[in-house]
Amino acid sequence: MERYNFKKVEDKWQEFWSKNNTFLTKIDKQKKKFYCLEMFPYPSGKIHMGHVRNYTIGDVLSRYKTLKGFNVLHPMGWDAFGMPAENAARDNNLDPKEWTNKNIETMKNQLKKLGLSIDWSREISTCSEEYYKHQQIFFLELLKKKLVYRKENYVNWDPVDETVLANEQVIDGKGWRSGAIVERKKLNQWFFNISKFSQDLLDGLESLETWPNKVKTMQKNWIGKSVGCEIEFDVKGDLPVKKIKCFTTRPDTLFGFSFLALSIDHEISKYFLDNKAFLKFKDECSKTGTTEEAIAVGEKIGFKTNLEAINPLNPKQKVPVYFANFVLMDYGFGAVFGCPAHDQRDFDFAKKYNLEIKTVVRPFDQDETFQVSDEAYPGPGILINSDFLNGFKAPENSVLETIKILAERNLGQKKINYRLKDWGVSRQRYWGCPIPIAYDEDGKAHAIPRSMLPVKLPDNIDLSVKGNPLDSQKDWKEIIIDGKKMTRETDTLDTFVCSSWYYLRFCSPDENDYGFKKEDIDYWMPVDQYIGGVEHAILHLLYSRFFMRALNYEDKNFDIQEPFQSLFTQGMVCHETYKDEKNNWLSPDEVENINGKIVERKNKDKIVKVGPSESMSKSKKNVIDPEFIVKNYGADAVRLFILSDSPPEKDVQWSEQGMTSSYKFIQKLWTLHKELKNKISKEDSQEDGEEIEKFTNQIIAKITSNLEKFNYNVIIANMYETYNFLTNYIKLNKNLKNLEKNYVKILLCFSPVIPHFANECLEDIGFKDNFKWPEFNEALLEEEKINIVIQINGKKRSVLNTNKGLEQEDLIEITKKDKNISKYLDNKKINKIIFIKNKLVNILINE
RNA sequence: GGGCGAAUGGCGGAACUGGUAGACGCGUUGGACUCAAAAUCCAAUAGUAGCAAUACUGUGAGAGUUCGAUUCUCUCUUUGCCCA
Repeated sequence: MERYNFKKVEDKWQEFWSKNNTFLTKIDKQKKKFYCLEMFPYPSGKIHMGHVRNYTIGDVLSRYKTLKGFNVLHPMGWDAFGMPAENAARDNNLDPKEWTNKNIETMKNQLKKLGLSIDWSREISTCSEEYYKHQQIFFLELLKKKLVYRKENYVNWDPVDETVLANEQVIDGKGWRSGAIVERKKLNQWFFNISKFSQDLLDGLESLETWPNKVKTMQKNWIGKSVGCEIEFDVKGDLPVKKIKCFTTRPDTLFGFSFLALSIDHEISKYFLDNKAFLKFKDECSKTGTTEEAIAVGEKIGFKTNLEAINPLNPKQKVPVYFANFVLMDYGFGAVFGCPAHDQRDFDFAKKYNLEIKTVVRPFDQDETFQVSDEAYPGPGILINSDFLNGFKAPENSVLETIKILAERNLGQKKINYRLKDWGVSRQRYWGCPIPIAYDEDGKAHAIPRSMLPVKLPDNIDLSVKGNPLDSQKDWKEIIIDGKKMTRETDTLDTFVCSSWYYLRFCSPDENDYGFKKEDIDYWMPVDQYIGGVEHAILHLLYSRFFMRALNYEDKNFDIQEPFQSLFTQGMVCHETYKDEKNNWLSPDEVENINGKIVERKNKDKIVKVGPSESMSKSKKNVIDPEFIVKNYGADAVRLFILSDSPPEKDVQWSEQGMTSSYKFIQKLWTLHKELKNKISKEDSQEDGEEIEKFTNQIIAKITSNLEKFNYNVIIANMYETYNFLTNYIKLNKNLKNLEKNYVKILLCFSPVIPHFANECLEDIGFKDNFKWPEFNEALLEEEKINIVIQINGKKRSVLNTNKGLEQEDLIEITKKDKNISKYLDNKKINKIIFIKNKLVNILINE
């Protein structure tokens, strides 16, 4: 028997699809559209198993929807700007563009080998001028709409490399490359005014019914709406400052007020700029990181001013005013009132500077003598020691009551605050989209005129310089606009900007004058199914949602506002980790399993320490190279395995055995196919083929419903079930009527998962195209003979195989004759019978 | 510390709307083929007792609702992710 030659078959079909432009998509208003999008990859060099999983899931869906008769858009592109290219280029003395394009070529070939149904004519790459020129136009449009602005902001500064670091490049407060202690530094940067849309982005979540709740919650928390109060404190002291404005979510704890803390960037700091002690303190503050976590963990320090703030609810009380490192200018007004008893940061601060700690909330299970001692009590309870506020339930009643009182007395007012900050998009990097701005001699920013766009990235750049390489490109930097000498903006845009609108570009990849065409957007958008990793649950998705709103702001570019109708987040691909005796990581091909013992392949006496299964990563060496796997087992087998072992939204364990068994399964299917083909030619119309009709109908129903619900692992089980059925069926039956007709349907059901194999088999029995997803007959799903569960006192005692539709009396008759049941019923009184038609009988008796 | 999820055989995992727990795969065991091995095929496989029919136990722990709970409610334990 000829073995299944996956190499030959897969090459053949990939070539067929490519030659026939099978996956080319055009607008067709007669058909319903389906836009299936997977998060596009960063061209790091090679695809990894995570890509294989992500794109297999999307491909199964696309192929299914196509068979269902939808006009499917399934594009692919490259998130091609970003730091790795710049680093790799610098380390190996290469050009980032060449490095990136080479990687794209490699990865594209690898993806093609997976047999993905992608319309490659729509391929885009964010680092191409064709793409980023539109982005520059968007930037200027947003600038015009005042959704882009420039302001000073803190960055993580590496003083050795003289460069700005992203948060993830700061490890334990040190630069990832230089190891230098990272400082806070102020730079002028461009911002997108995403916070303007806070409420809208929050409201929009409601309409995203098919997004995972987890993701919606994460976005909700990230936006962080809080209802609080704006309070103006009267201030006394030797400075011309009369009032300081604060935002607080807990105005009800005002009677526990013991200090007022300001950000070092608060406007009052201008009076201290010649105060040496203050400058030293400011310097000290710059050593704490900028993240919320760094601030929470770091030591709280303060600088005392001579000012005193007056408690608006208790004018006799005066408290000191400090500058403090844990107050951020971004939050509220850069000023908070300190209530040490009920906020841990305030508590730490008060302990350090010996400030009063007055308890004003008691937990429900404590009495009025309750005192905060070792740590703050931020929880709910009853207000105490708070004069006219005593007895209110905190926080739900007390907060609103306090706001009401403050408002009546004109001391404060209700205010809604969002945690979401504006999106800083400036990156001090070469390999990104240039910001189309130039500065005149006074430092005033000007948009580069449309006629001078795009601003192209200069080639042949020296990446070995410290800081931003664009900064040292004099001939590029200097520019004349309307006869005036200007200097270009040398920062480039955050790569998240590129990925915030790529889904729009896929709709109009060839449109030259603008980023997209309204007609295309109106037809294709929104994305019907977006698939990707949960790690992008917050930023990428939020930025994309913002970008749609920003493009639509003031002018109406399209009628929708949410880009991704439905979202699916797939789990990671994991593998066991291995370490040798010196705790060095070992890769899976460096170890061997000998009779259950894991040893080093090179030195079989050495036992390998097996660690937990973790997401595949180069640093832990637990990666499996998809290219190698595809070469050895074929794309269909890999697709089958990557879907088989776990539900797609959960992590999956890579296993060699699992992979092999998927490979074997395809071989077995091929053997079965040859036998079936043989039988089909001898089909005997005299026989009846009811059994196979029924089975096929059931399995189509199962696979269809599992496809709709993303239960892809169960589909694989359904495929095995089908195999088992067919094997037995042809072994036991000579009844071969209807065999071909049903086998074709079965192959079509298999085709989204193992497309090369299915097409080969279909062709082999004479079917080449015009495929449609097989329908199933709802009526045929109903069995005439069914199993009815018989319970005695709720315990299963027997199962009766009977005709459908029997009523209670008939069933009881049959039941009483059943040996298993009758022994329970002898001499017992039946108290009650629970009867559910076609399902179960539960007889309740006295024990 | 807060938010959200998860927990089912030796393992990965099925189970419609509360109604036969363990589909399907892996592994293991036994058998066939073979000089032998691999591959392949067949059979068994939650635990306990039993030759068997069957009985009892069993979906992280404990309670509750119900004729009936893997499924619903509460408390707890462990664990994962996100935010801090």
